[in-house]
Amino acid sequence: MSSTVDKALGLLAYFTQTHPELGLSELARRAGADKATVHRMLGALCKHGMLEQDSSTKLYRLGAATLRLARNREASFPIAMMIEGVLNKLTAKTGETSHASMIAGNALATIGIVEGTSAIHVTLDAGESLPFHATASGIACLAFMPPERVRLMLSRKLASFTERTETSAPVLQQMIDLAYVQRIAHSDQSYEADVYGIAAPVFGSDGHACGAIAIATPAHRMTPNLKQLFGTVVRDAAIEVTRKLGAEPPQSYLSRNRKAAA
Amino acid sequence: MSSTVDKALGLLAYFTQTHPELGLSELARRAGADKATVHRMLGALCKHGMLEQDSSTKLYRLGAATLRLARNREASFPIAMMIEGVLNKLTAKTGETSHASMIAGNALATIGIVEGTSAIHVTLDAGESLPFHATASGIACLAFMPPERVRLMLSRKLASFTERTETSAPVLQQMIDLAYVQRIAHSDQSYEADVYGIAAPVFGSDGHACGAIAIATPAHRMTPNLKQLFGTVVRDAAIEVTRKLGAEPPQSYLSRNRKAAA
DNA sequence: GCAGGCGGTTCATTATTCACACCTCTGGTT
DNA sequence: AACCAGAGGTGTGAATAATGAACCGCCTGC
Repeated sequence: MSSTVDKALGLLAYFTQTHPELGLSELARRAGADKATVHRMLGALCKHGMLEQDSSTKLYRLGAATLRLARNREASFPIAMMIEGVLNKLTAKTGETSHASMIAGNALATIGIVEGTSAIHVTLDAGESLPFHATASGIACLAFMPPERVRLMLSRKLASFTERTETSAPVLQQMIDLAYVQRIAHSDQSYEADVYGIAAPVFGSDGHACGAIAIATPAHRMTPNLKQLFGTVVRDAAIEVTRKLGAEPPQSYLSRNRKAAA
Repeated sequence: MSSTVDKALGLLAYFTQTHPELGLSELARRAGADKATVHRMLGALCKHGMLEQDSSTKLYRLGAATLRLARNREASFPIAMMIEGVLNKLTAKTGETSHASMIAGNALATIGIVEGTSAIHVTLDAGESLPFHATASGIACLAFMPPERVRLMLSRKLASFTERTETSAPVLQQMIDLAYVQRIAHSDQSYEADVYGIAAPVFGSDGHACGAIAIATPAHRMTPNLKQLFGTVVRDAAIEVTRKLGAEPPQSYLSRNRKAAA
């Protein structure tokens, strides 16, 4: 069920923007594992530069190898930089924070954020791992992923983040079905309070979702009109990204799109 | 000696710019491990998004989590972007390819490259993991690292990359000592043929080297004058980076520096 | 000086990984 | 068409590596 490698990699998820440095005991506590175990894992992670240890405070933080790997990936499959441009346009159009993420295992990895220009706008954690079931981006992806993967995702224990987080698999399936029809997913404060999300899927060359483009707005600001408008803008941005990746949205997606002109 | 986590992370090193996608069998062959073992490790790596698998070719490549982790690290400890500026200046001054790397476990992680402007200049692999003993950057780091770590490094089996790679620990120790005195390390085609490297250490807040700035030039172009000139320029760039990181080169380094003025 | 936190280590128990075999599928050759 | 070679992936006893409680030395704040 959970290999050692699995647990070790899981440790990396605890290093967030808000907690960039962690100690051995704290990490062990969070991971629910023994100190000795965690210590050995941390040793391995440090050895490969995924983490590094401050020699004075003894705290661990993400290491230089993470930069190397990202550079490496960008060199072979440039995405982040291209995305940046699309997000900039998106934020310019809407004034709201825009945001791109890609499927990374069993979660979404944020790969780009452009902060909104309004005086009040959503601020997102740069390197957070987002849950599928509680975010608009996640639902948008699930709506265009192979059904068996969706079933697998929904069969897990679904964490609750706010009072409004939906954790019932059947209800989520309905939301996914709706997102499939609308080609847009919405989330109303299901991950963070006061944040409303609107997301559209980005497709890979296999015709399935490989990520999502999203707009995050203060929930109180949303109106039906805005939802409609932002939905269209986000959808267009996602289609643009898909094409720039060298892929093409599936017919079932495009045929319903009245603005299909290149 | 080598934990499972260790081996699994080692797999990531095989994904280079020249080989961005690898299959199961090939990875198993390179890692010298069994297919079943590698398959399980790949599964774990995929689960966390460190790798992803092309659904049609079944090949593996670096995943989106690498981007997330790098973003995360940059958000907490911004280095890459600052480095970029310094490297640009360095290349503008010299016309040659400049390059920054950080200690990442038992190797150096490339975190920045700016290609030279000369018609003929060195081109480096973006995300390669560099060996300490065969690169100028590595020697520069070793010269200002805790002696016991140096001993540990040199006690390993040292790979040979070109006919001129030095693999004898005592000789390397001499080169390290020389680099300590000169505050600059040179490498003459010890890692790649026809490439001459000049590197200076970047210091962390603990007073030890945490990385290096380097210039890579075509070997045939080097002259004693250029070596002298480039050495000074690289050293100044490295000191600048050290200070921008909020650290300070140790007295033993600066006191020998005639251009110590801020 | 003592209690409680920390990072780190040790060692017998135990669960995991390992290596080899095998299966299926694809793609090229005869 | 038959065939073979290599691909990715999956089971199974034997061996190895992970585990976790106790423990150590260190530091900070009572």
